[in-house]
Amino acid sequence: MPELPEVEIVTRSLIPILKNKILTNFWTSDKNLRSQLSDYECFILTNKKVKRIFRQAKYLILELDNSWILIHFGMTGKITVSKVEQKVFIANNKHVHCSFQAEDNFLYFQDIRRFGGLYFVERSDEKNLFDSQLPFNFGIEPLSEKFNENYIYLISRKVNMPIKAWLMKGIIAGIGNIYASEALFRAGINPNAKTKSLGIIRMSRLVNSIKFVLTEAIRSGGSTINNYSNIDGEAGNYAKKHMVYGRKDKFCLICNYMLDTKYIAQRSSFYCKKCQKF
DNA sequence: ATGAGAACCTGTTCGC
DNA sequence: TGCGAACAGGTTCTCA
Ligand SMILES: [Zn+2]
Repeated sequence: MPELPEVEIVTRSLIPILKNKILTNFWTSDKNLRSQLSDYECFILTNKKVKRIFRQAKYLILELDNSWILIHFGMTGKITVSKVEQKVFIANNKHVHCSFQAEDNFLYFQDIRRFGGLYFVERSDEKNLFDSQLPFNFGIEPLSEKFNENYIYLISRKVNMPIKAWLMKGIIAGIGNIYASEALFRAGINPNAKTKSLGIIRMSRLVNSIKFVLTEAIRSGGSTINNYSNIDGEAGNYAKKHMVYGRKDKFCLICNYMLDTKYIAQRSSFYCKKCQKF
C-alpha cells in the first residue's frame, strides 16, 4: 500500500521517463475509480508536454501547460512503463484503468481494489494548484522544515483523539497505517495516547521519528506488504525493518514483550505496551 | 468544531 | 475440497 515513501520512489523514477515528453493516446477503462479522467479531459490533455514531475502527499503529479494530472495509488495502484502497445497490454493484464503514450513509452495505471484515482486540474487565472479550492486535503509535508515540534504541538492542543488516529487523518501528508505505527514505536509513544496530552518534548520525538522512518523507507525502496513494487516491478525492502507493523502475536524487538494488536480508528494497530508510554 | 463510523473494492487467508 | 466470512486501508461522506 503506497504511502509517502513508495509514491516518492515511483515519482523519482518517472522523472527521466516523462520529463519534456508529449502525451498522446489517452485511454481509460469504464470501471469506477475514486476518480477517472473524462473523455473531454483526455482530449484536452492530448499533445501536452510534461514540464515537471513531483509528489505532493500521496499524489504523483504531472505538471503540464496550465494543468496537472494527479494520480493517487490508493492501496493497490501501480504504474508500469512499457514498450508494449496498448491493445496488447490491456488484453493481457488485469485491472488496467488508464494508459497514455509518452513518446517512446506507454504508461499503464493498474489498480486492483480501485481505491486509487486520476484527477485533471486546470489552472484558473493566477491561482496555482495549492492555493485553490480543490477537493484535495494535502496536509503538511512531513519532510519539510515547516513540519516541526512547534507546529504540530500548536495545532494539536484541542485534539482528544488517540495520537495514531490523528496522525492518519491527513493533517500530516503521506502518513498511513504503516508509518504511523512505526513512527510511534520509534518515538516511544503509545498509539492510544490522547493527542493533546503529548507535550512539546514528546512531540519533538514524534516529529523526528516520522522524518526518520520516512527517510529510511525511501532509502530502502519502500515497504512491500502485498503488492507494492516500483516501476521496474521490484519489491521494497523496508517491510523487513518494520518493528511493529504486521507483527501480530510477535515479540517486541527491543524488550521481547508480546506486542499488542488493537483497532484504532478502524485500522489495525501494533505496538509494545512496555516501550510505548501514555 | 470535533469525532465516530460507514462506504468503496477485490485478492488472499482463515475457519468450519 | 469447498464455501463463505474476515481482512487489508486511504479517503470522503454522513451524522451526532
Ligand atoms: Zn518493547
